[in-house]
Amino acid sequence: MKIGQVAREAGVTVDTVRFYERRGILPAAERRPSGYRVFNATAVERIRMARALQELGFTLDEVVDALTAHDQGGATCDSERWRLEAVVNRLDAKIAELARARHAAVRSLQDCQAGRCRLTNGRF
Amino acid sequence: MKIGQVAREAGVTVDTVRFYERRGILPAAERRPSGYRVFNATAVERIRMARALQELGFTLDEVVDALTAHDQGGATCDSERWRLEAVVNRLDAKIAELARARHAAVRSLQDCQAGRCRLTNGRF
DNA sequence: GTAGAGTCTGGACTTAGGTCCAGAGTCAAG
DNA sequence: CTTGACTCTGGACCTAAGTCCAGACTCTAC
Repeated sequence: MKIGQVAREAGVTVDTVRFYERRGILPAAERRPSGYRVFNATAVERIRMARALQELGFTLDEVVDALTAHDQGGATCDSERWRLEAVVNRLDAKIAELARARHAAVRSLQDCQAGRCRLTNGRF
Repeated sequence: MKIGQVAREAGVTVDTVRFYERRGILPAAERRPSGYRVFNATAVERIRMARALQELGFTLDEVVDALTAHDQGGATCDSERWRLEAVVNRLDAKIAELARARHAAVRSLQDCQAGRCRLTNGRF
């Protein structure tokens, strides 16, 4: 299996596959004598896992950690819970931050609708 | 007033003041013969406005637009409402995206607590 | 054997909003 | 008049997760 097919099956670009290899998400691929990378189906599976974790909010570094722990049999339910909790906490913090901004923006918008725009009236 | 004092009064770094000048948030400052920038209190005020808008979720480009419109007297309540609505919509989209990730992560966490970790059990 | 598609490498580029640096010059207090 | 704090410029660097590129090479089907 060449890189193009892996990319198609995993739903990413060939650039991303090479990038994942460099970042340690995929092991360094075997090579043909020509230098072409050779993959098997587990590579596709691994990319899909990585994408799934990223969609949960994992950073690439966290994905690497999680997959490495998994590979080495060191991924217990406990350690996985830890990782997930860290991600949820980060998401909560970011959501709270955006929600604060949103509330402030909506307040300004209400002022605006009441004819008391902040910027227009120089009230800063 | 030199740049350091402006920065202190506005609560930013001198680097940021220079950056804001380059980005068009501040007009190009007057200069002493030595090349030192000369500011007056309106520069501090302008930086404070910019920071306030950024805290509402405005990008720097949007801050520039808003301040420019304000300068030219083209900032009506209508145009300000428009800008604010765009910001709120963007915040909503981003919050929704993070909330989706959060829900998925929490679901995984619940599986974990029920002893059915996804990654640990290779279910991807 | 040739055309066209695929792959290789290394490095530059992207977004956003700054931050940091060196090396040179300037200002103000004592 | 010296000293220490300040300012100047231009450009490099930061994060994150890729994306894009040129120029060279390889593979496959016909």
